[in-house]
Amino acid sequence: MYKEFKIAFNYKNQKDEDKNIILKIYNLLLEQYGPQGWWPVKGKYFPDEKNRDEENRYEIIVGAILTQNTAWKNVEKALSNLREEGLIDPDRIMKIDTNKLAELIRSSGYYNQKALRLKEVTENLLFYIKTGKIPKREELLIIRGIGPETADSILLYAFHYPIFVVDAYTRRLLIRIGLCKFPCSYDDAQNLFMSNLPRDEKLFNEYHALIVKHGKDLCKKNPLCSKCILKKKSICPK
DNA sequence: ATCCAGGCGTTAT
DNA sequence: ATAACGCATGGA
Repeated sequence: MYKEFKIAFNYKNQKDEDKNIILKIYNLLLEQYGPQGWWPVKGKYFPDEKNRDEENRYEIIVGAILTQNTAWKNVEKALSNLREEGLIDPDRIMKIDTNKLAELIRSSGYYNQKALRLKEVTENLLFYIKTGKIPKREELLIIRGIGPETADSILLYAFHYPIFVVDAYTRRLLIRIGLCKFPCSYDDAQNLFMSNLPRDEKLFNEYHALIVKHGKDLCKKNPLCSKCILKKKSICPK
């Protein structure tokens, strides 16, 4: 099942694969939820094929900023407003009045901050957005508005660079399973995945998306453990 | 009404 | 180093 998501694995036999708990969790989540199809770019407004990659890339970066500590549903509304105004375009974002921009992205929360940061990020990444050249992680981290999760999201989803994205769901999951002890720093969590998995962009993409799905549906603050496949397979002790 | 969502930066201990 | 706080909307 889902063979196309497993091609990166290089194990000679099932036994070796079973010893890798990180990989086991991935396969179980994939089995339970199916492929998630991230990043969910909605735009179909490309004037010509040449700009398609650039616009996709930029929409993902904008989404990564807007979704910080905010439900994706609220971000979609904001993105659709930007689309209607033809603002999934770095040059045009730089020109629009910040207050006007803030109003368009209101539904995504923290809209004054995010309008400001959207412009700063866009300005600083203009070259990378346009060329598709991959920025360095450290270079992203010094931009105001980009922390570790957003940096890695941009690298993975906008630039297809194989780095594992960690979020609140990921840490909560690792702590509950007992693979990482509280508070489970960003780097600790990231290392756990990256040292136990082949460095494969498609795998990291799907795995993070599956963890988010799992965190939303079952492994919530108040978890629904009775329905959880990780509990059933005795991977999670809760 | 209260709580939470695909965090981050600043300021206080 | 780590904790607490502000930023803010919309859905459950």
